[in-house]
Amino acid sequence: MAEQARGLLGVHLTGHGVTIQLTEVEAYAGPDDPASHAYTRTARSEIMYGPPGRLYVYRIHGHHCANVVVRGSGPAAAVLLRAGEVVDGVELARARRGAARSTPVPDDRLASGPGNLCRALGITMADLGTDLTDPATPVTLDTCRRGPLPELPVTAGPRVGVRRAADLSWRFFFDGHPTVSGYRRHPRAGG
DNA sequence: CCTCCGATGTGCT
DNA sequence: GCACATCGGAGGC
Repeated sequence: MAEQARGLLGVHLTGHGVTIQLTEVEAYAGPDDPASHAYTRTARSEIMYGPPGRLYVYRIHGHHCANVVVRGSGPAAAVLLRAGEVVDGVELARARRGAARSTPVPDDRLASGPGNLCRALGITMADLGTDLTDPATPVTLDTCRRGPLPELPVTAGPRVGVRRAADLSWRFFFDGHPTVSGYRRHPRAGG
């Protein structure tokens, strides 16, 4: 499912009136990936065992994170949407990110990091289960209409902040792109 | 019911 | 680089 993740780079994602071009994603396998929520099959992770193309939203540390359920080599694979460049609705994105903040957020940082991405796109738990292939929904993935790709190499590296399986290079991003969030290793990362 | 802790973000040293 | 805010999921009792 690394290939599914790579394939999302450069794709346009629209959320509640804001469109971004994805610049950074992370692949998560299913029950065999200890870093995935699908590692334990519960009510929360159940959506990843369903059909691909749906939105999996979860909360962590008071933030939202968004994933696309994909068809991987095994069941329950998903791709975490980590960063993107705003290509439409920048005013709305600024307003969402600027709320409850003293200094304005630079445009490059509006959708940088999974929590910030969701905030800029207005994605909340209410969007859980959205069919991203349906243009009528407030959150859509434009796999056909991908904009011009950044002239930057696609690089793979370890996933950010995961404790388990911390050395798998399943994070993909346009190397050097200003929207890409920095790498941080989990303090107690094992293998 | 209670405890632990994380696929985070921000600010400060 | 480090601390900490913050809150629901998951599992133990």
